Amino acid sequence: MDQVDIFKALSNRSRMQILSWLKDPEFNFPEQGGAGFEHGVCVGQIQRKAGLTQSTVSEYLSILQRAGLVSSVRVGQWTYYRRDEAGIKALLENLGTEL
Amino acid sequence: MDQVDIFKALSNRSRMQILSWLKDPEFNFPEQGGAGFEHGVCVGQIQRKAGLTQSTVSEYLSILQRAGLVSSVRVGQWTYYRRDEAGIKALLENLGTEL
DNA sequence: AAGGTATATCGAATTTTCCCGATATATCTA
DNA sequence: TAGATATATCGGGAAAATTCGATATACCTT
Repeated sequence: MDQVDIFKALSNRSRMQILSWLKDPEFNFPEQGGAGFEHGVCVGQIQRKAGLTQSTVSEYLSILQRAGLVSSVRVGQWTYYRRDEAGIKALLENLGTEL
Repeated sequence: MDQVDIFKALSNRSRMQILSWLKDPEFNFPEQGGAGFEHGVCVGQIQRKAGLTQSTVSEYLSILQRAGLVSSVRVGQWTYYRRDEAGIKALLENLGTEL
């Protein structure tokens, strides 16, 4: 994934919010409580919080994923997304030297 | 300047190149030699190297400037641009904590 | 003052992004 | 197997970004 495309992924308020919310899933997605947070947060929760349509959020999550900023796991009918901390760290280190 | 807008400024190959070229003006803009590099590199030099029109480069430089990534000085009929290392450092530190 | 050079701004055509609704796919449950 | 739920993908309209050529502005030289 190219640096420029990573910046494109980050060039959107909603996507930045999602990335930020995922730093503290327990706090930002209390509704999911019962299901636990081991795998991350499911799309529906993020969709409700973001106030965008399901299709938009699904697309945004896949943009973040292609940029290496989040990862996903399918568990039953749910897809859980979480931050890819290694990918984010790698990005920051890259920026530190290349920017 | 908002984080998202800074990412937008960086979401373009040409603007990223310009920012990168300005890390080593002597090497990347040898044509400017005679005039010296104390103030940075003038728009025309960047324009020729980027292979874009004058108006496009002028606009791109102002986008980078609004994002706090470069600064400019007018000297006679020339405007010299250089990296705003303080602004870039501030951005990196912000990212380190906020991203 | 007049003409030349460097940069900025304006207006527009094209491409890309944003975000939606509709539909497809996968899985779960009865 | 049929229906319900969760997510992904498709197609498109509106908005923003890209990039240009033309023009305006600023400054320098003679």
